[in-house]
Amino acid sequence: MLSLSCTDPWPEGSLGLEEELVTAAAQTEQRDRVVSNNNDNICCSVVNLDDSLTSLQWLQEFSIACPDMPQHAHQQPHLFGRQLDSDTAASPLSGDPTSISVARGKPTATPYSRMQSLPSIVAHGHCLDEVDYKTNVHIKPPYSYATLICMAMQASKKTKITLSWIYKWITDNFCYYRHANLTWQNSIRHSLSLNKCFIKVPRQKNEPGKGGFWKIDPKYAERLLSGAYKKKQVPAVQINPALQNRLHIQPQPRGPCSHRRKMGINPKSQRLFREFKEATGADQNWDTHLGEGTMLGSWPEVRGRGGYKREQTALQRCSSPLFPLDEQKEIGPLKGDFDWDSLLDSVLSGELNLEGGKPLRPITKEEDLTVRGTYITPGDAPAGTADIHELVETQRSNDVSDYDEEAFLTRAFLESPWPEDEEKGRSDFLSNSTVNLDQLFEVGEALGGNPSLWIDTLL
DNA sequence: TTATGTTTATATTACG
DNA sequence: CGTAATATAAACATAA
Repeated sequence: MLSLSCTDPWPEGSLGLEEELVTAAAQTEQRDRVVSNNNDNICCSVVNLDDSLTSLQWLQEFSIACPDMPQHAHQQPHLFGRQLDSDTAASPLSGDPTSISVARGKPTATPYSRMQSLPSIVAHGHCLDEVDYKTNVHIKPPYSYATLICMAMQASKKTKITLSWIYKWITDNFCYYRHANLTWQNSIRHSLSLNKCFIKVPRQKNEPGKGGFWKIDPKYAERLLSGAYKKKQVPAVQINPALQNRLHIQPQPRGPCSHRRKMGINPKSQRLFREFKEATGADQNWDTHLGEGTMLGSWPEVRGRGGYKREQTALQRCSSPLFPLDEQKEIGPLKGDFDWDSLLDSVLSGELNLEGGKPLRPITKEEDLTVRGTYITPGDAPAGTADIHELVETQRSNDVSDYDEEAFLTRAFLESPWPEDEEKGRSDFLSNSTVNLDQLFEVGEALGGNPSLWIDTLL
């Protein structure tokens, strides 16, 4: 059966910054723009906290992006603002165990710590967690720019890095940004300047190179200790505009009505989920890792500013986690024999192993759930399957038929890894298929939100 | 000229 | 509705 590990090291092996930069410069036009600076000195200083103006939510979110980091920074305060003695900038590519969490070698949101505290719904959500942001060109990583900067800094193993290094790290680790237009770099610069978490360290007069260095204000880590910060919000699904034409996807306008068409969670589902959480006491054991990696995979979190971001993250977990990379290549997107229901069943039944060989635990009798008055009886074979089905039925019985299966489908379509050497083939397939998301939605709505019917109809 | 950095403006989304 | 956080765009300045 399928088995996915979230702890695999980066397969590319370790690359020094210089090597990385040379390689990167040869790979993409955008990387050609990256200016290397291999002589960045290391320094570390502590600055006073100023909590005005700018957000620090990314700090807490960073713990999501980097599950290896502690939930409570006070337990390992060195993780922020620590003095690092490595002269070799480390990215996740270098397999640094303290850097970004990886799944099959890519940065993903892979928190699993509390999975067992929640039943099959958790498993369902969890399995959808791992979007291969390293190779997926289409889906914008669910990390704020500040988070990305922070990740780059963390990965660099230095206390100060250059802007170009940040560019480099992001493009190396998030394929989306290799293909996106360069406005994101403007946003990065904007974030660095505006966000008080980032401190500019001027270059020494005798130091060659352009621009200064940037470091994290360690004082903001202290804010993290207090748990004062919530998660950020990002748009639900952001498809790489540079590739939308190839996908025959209408760009999502950033206008007053753009939110209406997003593949997010509709208010009904949000309300249902809120009630579900209340019914199950899911909040009692809540933490950011759980929220990112498990329950929210299929059930939208709606509390806090993180809700929106979590929606996106959740919805980015649809297809790629379900198959090893090689299988994904074989299967390809939306092949005719793709069986969504069986796939879902596999996940729900615990056959799909997602946690380093640790199979998903089926629901036990002791974990019966009552949701909106519907008693869910777990434990029947196939374990867990009936539970989620019943819950879904419960939803539908409560007029939530527009549950976010549409997002499930659409994202599954979009999220399969898209290595650059495969782009042509996939692009051709997509061009021939001419799958229009709006059309998909229309069909899906007409079919009452049943993904199997959607697929059957489309194929 | 280009990369870098600052600032302003606007839009979106969610929370209280 | 006000506020906060974030994203995006753009104008502008500065340094290499």
